[in-house]
Amino acid sequence: MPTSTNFVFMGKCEQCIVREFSAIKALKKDELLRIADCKTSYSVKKGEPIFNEGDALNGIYCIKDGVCKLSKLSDNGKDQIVKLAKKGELLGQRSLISEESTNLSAVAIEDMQVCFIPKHEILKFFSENNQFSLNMMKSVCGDLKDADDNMVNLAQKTVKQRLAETLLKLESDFGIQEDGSLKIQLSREEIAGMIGTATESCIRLLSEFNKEDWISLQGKKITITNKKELQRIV
Amino acid sequence: MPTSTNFVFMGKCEQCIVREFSAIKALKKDELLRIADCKTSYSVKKGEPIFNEGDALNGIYCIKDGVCKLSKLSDNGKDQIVKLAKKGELLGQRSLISEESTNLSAVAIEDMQVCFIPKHEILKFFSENNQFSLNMMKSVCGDLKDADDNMVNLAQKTVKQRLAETLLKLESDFGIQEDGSLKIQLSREEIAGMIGTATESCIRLLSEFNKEDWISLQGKKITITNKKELQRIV
DNA sequence: AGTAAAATATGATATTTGTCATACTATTTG
DNA sequence: CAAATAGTATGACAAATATCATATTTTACT
Repeated sequence: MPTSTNFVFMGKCEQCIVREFSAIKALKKDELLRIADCKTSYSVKKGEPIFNEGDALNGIYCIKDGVCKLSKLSDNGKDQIVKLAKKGELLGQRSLISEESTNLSAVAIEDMQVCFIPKHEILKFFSENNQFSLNMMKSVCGDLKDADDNMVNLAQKTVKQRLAETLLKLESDFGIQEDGSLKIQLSREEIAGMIGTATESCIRLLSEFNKEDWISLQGKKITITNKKELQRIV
Repeated sequence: MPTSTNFVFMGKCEQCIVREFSAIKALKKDELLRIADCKTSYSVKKGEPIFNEGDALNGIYCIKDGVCKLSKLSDNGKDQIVKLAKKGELLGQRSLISEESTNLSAVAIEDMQVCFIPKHEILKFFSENNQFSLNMMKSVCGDLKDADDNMVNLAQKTVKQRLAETLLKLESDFGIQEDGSLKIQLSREEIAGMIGTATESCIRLLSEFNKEDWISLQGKKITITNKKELQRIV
């Protein structure tokens, strides 16, 4: 959980740019005012955790800016990244609804701005605003569909295919910079954690893709230079 | 979708034995009567599909009896089993909430009795019965947690560990027969589809477990004879 | 019951992937 | 700025797993 020293002031939820991006879009003016009243805003630096596997959350986090990884530590000591969450998404929904501790850790991949909304307020919205409940359900269902797809990929595709697919997905989900490189920058270890392989294998395949001229590498920057070939091998 | 020839008569939902097992337990007497009025009941034989990947469902299925596999066909032609659903569980919730075609196929593993409840009725319950919505959310969240766990297992554990874990889970989820063997009987191909491996590899490891005296095999019957060792290697 | 078809079993081998060792490069820190 | 540290890269090898071939056993079928 972010420390109190990270506390920052943020404006009213009514004017928040990410208001439209999540279940929150169903909330009326007065409901938004109530959130603004009870929320806490934090600034989270790259690499810092928002919460850890096993934490009892007592509310949800709304990402105002930045990206984080949701991961789970495996018995073999490796961190499996289950999802990347960005601006506008909510964290901790599953945990709140299931009334359980969270099964995932959330760690910032870029500097972030997040707002914490206490559980009791969300539960009130559940009982008074039906569209809010429906939106929240849809969001969890979307996660479930993604998880099912990921399961099939992990079980049935090669590491090479999964890497190609992940690179394409990173481009479509997070976009590219002016120079054409992926906007989101992950360490090799993190990419390996997404596709479920050893870091060395991941590095090796990136080098291979580079030699094939499907991508180009310069430090952490990755540029997709032959999207068609990547799509072909998936 | 079950054919009309499979139609069978079933009693009132009020007296249904699985009423208490799902989100439906939140429904009041009059709501149950409404379901009973609009539901359709089917008998599904082992091996028959309830629905197929890509179908637009237009409602959900409630399993009165039997077990089915929820699976997704991979590009390599193999069927990845995402979940086994049994008596009392609902099928098609995600699809209904997301307003999308289903991403999974459902095929009976044992003879089944299922009831189809049309979408419009469920949507009415969403808007009038808050506990029903909450229950449904919890159920989807449970699936999401399982899917996340499965992802980590597929990505980070060996086939041997996954097989051991799956056997233990089959015993705890579905129980054993009088002779001690697993109550649920799956083909080797289906077990391979659950753990995400080639059928031959699955057979080979089962033989190995058998030689180690951790399990005993007689036809499709599998008996766990050394639970501790299986737990140890997981 | 007898045959065809499907499922299970096992060996041989190829491929993929992980592990360990080591070098190189970039980044942080005092 | 230099030293230390973390991240990246690559080779050599080992282990895990898939694939293909081929028996054997079980099940389904008129």
